[in-house]
Amino acid sequence: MGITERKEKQRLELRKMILDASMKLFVEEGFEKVSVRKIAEIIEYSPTTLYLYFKDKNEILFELCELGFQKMAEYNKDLGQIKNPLLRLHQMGENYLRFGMTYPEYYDLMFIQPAPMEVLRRQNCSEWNSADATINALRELIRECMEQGLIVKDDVNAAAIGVWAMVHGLVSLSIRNRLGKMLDGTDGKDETAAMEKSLHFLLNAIDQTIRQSK
Amino acid sequence: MGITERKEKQRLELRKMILDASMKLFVEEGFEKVSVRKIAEIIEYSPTTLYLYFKDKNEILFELCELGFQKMAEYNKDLGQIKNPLLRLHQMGENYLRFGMTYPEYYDLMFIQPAPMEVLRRQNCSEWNSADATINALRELIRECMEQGLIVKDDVNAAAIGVWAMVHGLVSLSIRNRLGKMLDGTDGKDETAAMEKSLHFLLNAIDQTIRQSK
DNA sequence: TTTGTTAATTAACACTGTTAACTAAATTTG
DNA sequence: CAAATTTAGTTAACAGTGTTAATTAACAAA
Repeated sequence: MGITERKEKQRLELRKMILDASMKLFVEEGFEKVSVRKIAEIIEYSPTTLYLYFKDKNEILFELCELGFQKMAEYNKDLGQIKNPLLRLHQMGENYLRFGMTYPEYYDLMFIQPAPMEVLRRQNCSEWNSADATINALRELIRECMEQGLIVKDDVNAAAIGVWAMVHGLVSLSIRNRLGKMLDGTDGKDETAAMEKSLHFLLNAIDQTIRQSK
Repeated sequence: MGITERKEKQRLELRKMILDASMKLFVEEGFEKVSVRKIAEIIEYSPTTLYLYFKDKNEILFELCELGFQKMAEYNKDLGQIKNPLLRLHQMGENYLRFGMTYPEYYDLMFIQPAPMEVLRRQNCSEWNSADATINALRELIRECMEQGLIVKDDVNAAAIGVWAMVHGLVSLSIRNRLGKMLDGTDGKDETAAMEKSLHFLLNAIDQTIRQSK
């Protein structure tokens, strides 16, 4: 009896339609313009239908967020080819900045908006694969750098949080327009370049190899 | 003819009432709960009256934001007593973290929410005294540190942005609940302590005196 | 006292997320 | 096959949101 299967398939199809419509709105009009009614209009269903497929709007945004993490993972796809962990850390940082500046809306959802966390909080609570994977990658990289004596040896977790906070700080200040005034003196146009400068200043600071060579 | 003066006084009085009511809502119920109608209810005026005193809601939020900067300045009041610029930098960083964690709502408005920037953008545009003062203080402190050879000499602006981004990253990740998972291993309770650890890890990294002594 | 100005209000618009009640179709059961 | 039941989707409504235009009430100037 493949009838329940077919129903399940249809169900997943509509679910996907909702997410596709949400993403379309999201990338074309921005986070703020995504509304239940507009999504419904695109897929030509009643607004309340969405609530048969998602508990609330947050759950839809959460799924978009997951897509964001996928996109981000793509940025780091070729990272394994860089053998030197320290160079890899630099590249990872640059990738992070570039991802954030290229997809500010996704970045917003992933690391700034409260919505996705609301979903997590009431679910099985404390596991978020896509996000955890990203952070763990950084943590392990930091550990590797420390073990090889490439950066200052210290608490791995504290260092990882610090480095993450730094790049997140750069991106979030920039996409929330707090960095413009700061860069009036320099060029004022290419914020990303200025951000990379700050990134490398701080990464060079934890660089143990530079430290020794001086 | 003191009648126009009296009118002006009354005008400022009601303006202050609006701001006071806004702040009351803001600190007691949080940013998201601040609405034009709720403010109006508190001061017992019609919601539309607010539009005779402020162009829109953003302008009210902007004023609250200014209050936030005042509050933050208080945190750094006694900073001048610390003679060593490097120690001062450490203290300034700690103050920043503590302010953000103590007044997350204010911090949100000052450095995360788009609202205040909307106001600035259409005004005379590019000057924001309260914010500029805060950042300039950091920049000058960094310059002082570099001149005295206490931290790695490099582009002052890039370094200032980097340090700011770092502390902002810590606070904004924390108040947007992105740091919880990261700290499951450690204690999970006192986030501020973990953040200070990361702060000092990175500040020690740019510390030229440690560098030399090793 | 009449005119003109200004402060404040009411009513309305165009939205938002979300729930309860209802209809119509599809599926299972007798 | 017809009746009962489950399911999918809709309509109507609630309780909000920011904001504007039209209108009233109060006050100062002529």
